[in-house]
Amino acid sequence: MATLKDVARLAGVAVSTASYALNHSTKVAPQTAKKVFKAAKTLNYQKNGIARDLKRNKTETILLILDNLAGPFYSELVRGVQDTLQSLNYGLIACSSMGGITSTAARFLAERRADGAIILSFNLSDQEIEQAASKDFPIVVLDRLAMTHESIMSVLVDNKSGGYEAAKHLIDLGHRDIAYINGPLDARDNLQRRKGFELAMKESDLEVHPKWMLQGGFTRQGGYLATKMMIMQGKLPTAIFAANDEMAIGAMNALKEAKIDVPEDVSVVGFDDIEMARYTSPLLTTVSQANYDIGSLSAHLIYRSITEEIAKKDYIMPTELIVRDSAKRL
Amino acid sequence: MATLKDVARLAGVAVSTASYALNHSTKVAPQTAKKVFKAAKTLNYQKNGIARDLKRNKTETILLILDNLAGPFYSELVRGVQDTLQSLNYGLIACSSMGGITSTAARFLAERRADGAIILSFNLSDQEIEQAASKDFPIVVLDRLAMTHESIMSVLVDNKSGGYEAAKHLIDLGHRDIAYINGPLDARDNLQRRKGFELAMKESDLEVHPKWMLQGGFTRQGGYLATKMMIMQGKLPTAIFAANDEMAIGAMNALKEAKIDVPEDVSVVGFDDIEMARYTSPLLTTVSQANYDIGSLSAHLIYRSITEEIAKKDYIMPTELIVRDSAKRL
DNA sequence: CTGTTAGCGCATTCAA
DNA sequence: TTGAATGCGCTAACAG
Repeated sequence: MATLKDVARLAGVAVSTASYALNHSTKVAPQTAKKVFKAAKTLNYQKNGIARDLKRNKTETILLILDNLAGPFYSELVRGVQDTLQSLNYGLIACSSMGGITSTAARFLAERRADGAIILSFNLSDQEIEQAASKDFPIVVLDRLAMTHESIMSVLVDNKSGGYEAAKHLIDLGHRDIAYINGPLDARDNLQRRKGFELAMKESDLEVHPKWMLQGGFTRQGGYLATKMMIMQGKLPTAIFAANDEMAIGAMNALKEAKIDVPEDVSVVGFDDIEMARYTSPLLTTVSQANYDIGSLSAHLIYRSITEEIAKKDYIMPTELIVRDSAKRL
Repeated sequence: MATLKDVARLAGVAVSTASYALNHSTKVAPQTAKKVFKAAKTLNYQKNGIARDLKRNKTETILLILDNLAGPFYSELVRGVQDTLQSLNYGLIACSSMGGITSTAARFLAERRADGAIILSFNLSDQEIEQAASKDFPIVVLDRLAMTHESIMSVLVDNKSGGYEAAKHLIDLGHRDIAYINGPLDARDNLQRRKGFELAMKESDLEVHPKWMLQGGFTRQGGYLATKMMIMQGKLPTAIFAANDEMAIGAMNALKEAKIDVPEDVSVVGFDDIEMARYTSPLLTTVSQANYDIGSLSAHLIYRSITEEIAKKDYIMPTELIVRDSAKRL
């Protein structure tokens, strides 16, 4: 690998001059610059980014930490981060926190191989995150309880209000018997959504029947099985609220298989507004969380924290009920 | 940020001693080591990974380049890479090549911010890739024509043979009228799969009817529409071979909607063996490409290229027909 | 076992 | 406008 020194030597100039030239500094004479560029080309010179980073003490790239690079994750969110950083001329690298302390994420975090991080991961402890954060290494955590650290900002979705809206919608449509399909019971988003659901029910003096409080683990298969089980047990609710769209789709499949029409016989509402929700039949009524915006906001927050002094602030993003065809008036 | 020097000073030892201690070198006395660790702890010292990389001239991380971090990509493949590198104690970072020359991928490639790369991306030119490759920066390209460069290895799927097997399966089941749903016409994998399909047809002296040569763009929606159109035109084939599972699922949906039973009335075969293929009803017969293995192999290849001298070699991975329930004897 | 020292490749200050 | 020299933070060879 040719280094700057080699280029300088071949061009017959000093290293500094070569550096200036290659960085398009105006203070080097066009003549000289040309010589340098020619030398660089013949040597096939590529600047060593690592050395540059060390010297400049910044990398101009942001780290995105996910539980698992192999998904599933919210692709819209990643897209928001990606687009935004690109427009800001910052790089984005993603890595997984799988493997805990030995994971690439932990390493990159501890060793500061980026200028900041966006964390959408649950297998990293608050402590590890706090350890890494500092004024010149800001962190944005997503879907995680806010932290008090000065350099850690949090943006999360108003899951509770989303759950509330979805339930309210069903209640307003005249439904009284509503089943809820849970995601993993230790998932914060599931719990929050359920809280919203329960609040709406309570406000209307409606009971949540224990046998209609199902488990679906956030997977399509889980929603399918939970619904199937409910069907086999006989008495059905008039509506099902699944804590995410995948489970809602599973539920619809189970219903369809049992010749139970959606929404004629049973209404179904999901949560997330995944792409697929626009392709199911009937089209899925669901709650949308502006994931793209969340990603974009996070990227902006990180960027601003790096480039200017901004006051720490946490954000709660609103949700929106998307009324389609899978829930109808009773 | 405290540096090694600070730690050394506080501990009252030389920088080198501090370095040795923190790297668990055996040649430092337990006493001294303890002092160093204490100093490090009180200063909240974190080693600067960039400085370390520069000095050691290696990063122990591999770069995975994707067209778009926000998917879609083969998650099994990524999982294979991820697991393998983790077991080899190498880090993995992923980045996108979107944005061409200004993309993070291009930057990281040119500036050698990793020890090697696995490229699963089509918006990077052969030239850019060749530019970056070298003996100490090996590259594995996936699903891309092999390149002659000494340090670029290629692993690709035997799409043609997979297409052949799928078609052969349908023919062996007695089907004569078989439709083919294409992916994007400029996608190499689609073309190869089609070639295999056409070969099988030809071998059995069967015609590929032009009106049964459909376009589905590799999306579920595309498969759905193509099939819908075919249904509306009247005469149906007895079998449909979709160039990927997404389209096959779309096709099954269209068929189902039109009350055409799969596989009673029409057989359907897909390609990829995505997870969903195990949840459709009927279960989807398809062609599996061992994506996990491909990822794992790629990671091993990169690793070995870095750690030992290995001869360049290109790999073609076999496919396997997975017979499930969506295709039956005519 | 510990300390001194010399770079890794680059950006940048200071002097010419 | 150019060059010489310094140092980013770390590792490792070498000397003691």
